[in-house]
Amino acid sequence: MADMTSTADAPRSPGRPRSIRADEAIIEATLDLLAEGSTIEALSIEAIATRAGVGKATIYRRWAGKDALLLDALRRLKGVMAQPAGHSVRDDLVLLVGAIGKNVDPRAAKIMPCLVPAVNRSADQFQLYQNIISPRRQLMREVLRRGIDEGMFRADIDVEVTMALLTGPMLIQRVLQWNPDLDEQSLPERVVDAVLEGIRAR
Amino acid sequence: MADMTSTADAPRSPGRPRSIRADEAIIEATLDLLAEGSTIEALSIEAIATRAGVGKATIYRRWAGKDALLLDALRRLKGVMAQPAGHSVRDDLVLLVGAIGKNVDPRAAKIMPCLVPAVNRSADQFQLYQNIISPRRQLMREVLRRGIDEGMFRADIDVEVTMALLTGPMLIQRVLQWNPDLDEQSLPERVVDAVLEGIRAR
DNA sequence: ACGTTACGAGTCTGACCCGTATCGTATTTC
DNA sequence: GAAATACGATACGGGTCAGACTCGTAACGT
Repeated sequence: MADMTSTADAPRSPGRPRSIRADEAIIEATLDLLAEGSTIEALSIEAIATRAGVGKATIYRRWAGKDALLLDALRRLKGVMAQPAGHSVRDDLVLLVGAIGKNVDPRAAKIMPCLVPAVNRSADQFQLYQNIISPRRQLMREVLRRGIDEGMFRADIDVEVTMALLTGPMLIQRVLQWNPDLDEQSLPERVVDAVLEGIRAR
Repeated sequence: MADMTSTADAPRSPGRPRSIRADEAIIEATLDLLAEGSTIEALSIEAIATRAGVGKATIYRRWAGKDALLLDALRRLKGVMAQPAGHSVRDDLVLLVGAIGKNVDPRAAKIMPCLVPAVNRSADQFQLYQNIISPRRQLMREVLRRGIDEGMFRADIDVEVTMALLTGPMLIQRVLQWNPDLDEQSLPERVVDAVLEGIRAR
């Protein structure tokens, strides 16, 4: 599904071609409505069509249903990954940690919490979620390994637990607003340094 | 609302008293349906009434609507807080961290993800959420302060950031299944020790 | 006994939505 | 120009649900 605009050796079917503007408008309307606070299942095809200035049939001509449309819309949302500079391991970690839950599209921040229930309900959506975050995890894993190789980190640390340690605080703060009094702006740096140094008196 | 069973100097109104069993059945049915995978807005009063073996009017007689009912039901769910023993600071932390996202009611684990979107949408629900977690945060705060007083932790650590460090990894793992390969059972201990020691080579 | 209130079950109206079909119109290829 | 396909708009049948209401019945006080 959603293999539209397969530009490969177009046999140029007759008739009026599909409007690219309609495609865009539908996706944008979907993301806008989600970002405005609609939950996934409160989101209706009719509302999307109205918002996009499009007939319902135009949507059903492109997608099989709400799920397929959402899948496409969210794919379009995920944005670009942060690219660590590679000079200082600590600075790279701060960059990666700061990028957690921060997408180029400002609507992403509003939409992410809505996906949490869906992720735990359907195996498909869980897989989609894992596909999005696992390359980011891989990136952080490589930076941590580099830190070990450079002798900055102890060789016996558990890399996976360390990643959870770096990621968890940012996620609960950005997605759940876990502690409203915590300053989000300086958090990445403070998290990284705390994980680096530990809290035990020496 | 929901000030039922105000046992204070009961003027004993005439007529048949409200059935306590109906109260229980309605709350239980609500929690059961949520735990079985129904999302909050897919949850209908009709379904709750049927499941509870109760007429719809019996529900509307007690609550103004779905929101009020949900608020009561979730309050009933929150369960008891873990009580640290107070001997070893490290063991207390492991206990508290292990208790994160782990309620006495097994339904809680299934229900929690569903609340994430709601929490960020309504100020009321956000307040309810904060009311539930803030005493637990306070408990952890006190243990950390005790660790500082005992000289186990450095005096200059940021207690709030440290709490986020301890809480975040458990929450993203238990609620989001952030990394399916991470062993959840041993995680509390490993998180606490990692935060204690840090990862920097010494 | 009698009034009062709650009970489970059911009905009814008005929303809202899905997914399909059908308008008349617009845009493309042959 | 003709055939084909898309377009926005709208109507349709089928479905779910909220809330208010109505039954006959059950449980309580006086």
